[in-house]
Amino acid sequence: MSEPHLLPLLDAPPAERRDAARNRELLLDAAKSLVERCGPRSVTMDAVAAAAGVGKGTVFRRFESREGLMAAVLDHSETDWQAQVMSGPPPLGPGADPWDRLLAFGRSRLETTLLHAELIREAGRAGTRSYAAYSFVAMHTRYLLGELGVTGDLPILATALLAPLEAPILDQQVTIEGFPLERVHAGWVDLARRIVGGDATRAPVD
Amino acid sequence: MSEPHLLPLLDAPPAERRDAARNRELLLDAAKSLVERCGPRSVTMDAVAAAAGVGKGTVFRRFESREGLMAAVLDHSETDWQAQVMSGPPPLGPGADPWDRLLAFGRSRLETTLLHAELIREAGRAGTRSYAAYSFVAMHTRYLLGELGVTGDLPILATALLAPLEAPILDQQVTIEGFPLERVHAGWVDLARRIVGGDATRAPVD
DNA sequence: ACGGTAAACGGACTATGGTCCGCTTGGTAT
DNA sequence: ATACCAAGCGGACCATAGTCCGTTTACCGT
Repeated sequence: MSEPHLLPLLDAPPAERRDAARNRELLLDAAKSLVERCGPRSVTMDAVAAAAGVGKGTVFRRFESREGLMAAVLDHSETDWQAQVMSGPPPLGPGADPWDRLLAFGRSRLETTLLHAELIREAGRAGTRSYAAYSFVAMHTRYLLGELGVTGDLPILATALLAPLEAPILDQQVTIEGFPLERVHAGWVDLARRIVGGDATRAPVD
Repeated sequence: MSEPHLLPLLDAPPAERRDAARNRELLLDAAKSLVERCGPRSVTMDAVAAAAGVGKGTVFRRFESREGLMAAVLDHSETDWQAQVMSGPPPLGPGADPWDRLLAFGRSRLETTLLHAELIREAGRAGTRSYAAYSFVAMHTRYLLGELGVTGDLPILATALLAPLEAPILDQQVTIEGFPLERVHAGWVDLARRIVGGDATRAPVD
């Protein structure tokens, strides 16, 4: 009649065996290291497995697919960015007024996305959209728009404001069409102004 | 001292041999047929080659890669859409006022993108951005914004207006987040209104 | 400690995209 | 008509993502 006496209080994920967790860590480290050493494009699953000292099957069991692995690496390196937004110094972090925070947010997002462009591409669908970071970004944008008094369908408006900062669109503008970064950034600020509405852009700064 | 006496007036692409052109046609037909019969996801290059009755190497020589082939199929089915915009009946085609044309354009684009979603995905980078149709879409949008008297950096603003209609963003909203189509569409119209500016949205309809 | 079981493991195996190279052929000049 | 040759061709070959299954191992209950 006794029951398992440890953690499975929330039972959905039946917890991960210790060796499994260790291998996940080894693999993530190996992948990160290989990615920054050779670029995401040329990292193969066999190489990651070998570098981590595990079998290939293990890589796929832990991360589903190559895209999944890349998404995991990506997620990892976005985590501290999230921390900066949540609790770092203004204007990106809390403390500044919403308009300034929005501007800092857009700028930072632009740079981060370009920095990780290749990795995002390699992560495919998982990288662009469903990687855990996205919901955070969307949520924060909705919040800021709300603070700025924007009315309307905020989830949709937030998506519209974020869309031009997504990797493929940015890639098109910067790499293919060759627009200078500053021009793209200025365009985004203009978009934000139009979405937020003329009045809200003049927050009482002084 | 004699010179080639036929077409190479514009010499950049030295023209395509007749058998090459025939094979391109055979391959494109085979690919189109397989795509609509089995879905783009499960079409393999070997299958296309076999169906067209040519060797595999030929497929790659004509279309570079799988993505290239998919992009070609996509392009093909977008061509008549372009014709509708250029010379079809209003409000999508010429004749209606720019605001109504913009609305019709957005709506039509939304539907077309969703219709071809899988194909666009399979076409990868080529499908989302560099496939020939994109520059047409961007150009038309710039034109309409200009007609509506929008001022600012039109190429960038056009990109911003089109971005939420791109396949990955749409996919996210409709498939993953589960927003109803009409809500996404309404959101886009709202975005267009904000970008164009309040005054221009009230075109003298009656 | 011991034994049972479900999870995890590894690496051989398969499927498929993409390359290579020796052979063939359409087009052109003579 | 003939000769020449660049372009085109086919299919064997390679690299890599992803699957499968017999074996090993961490964890739990006794």
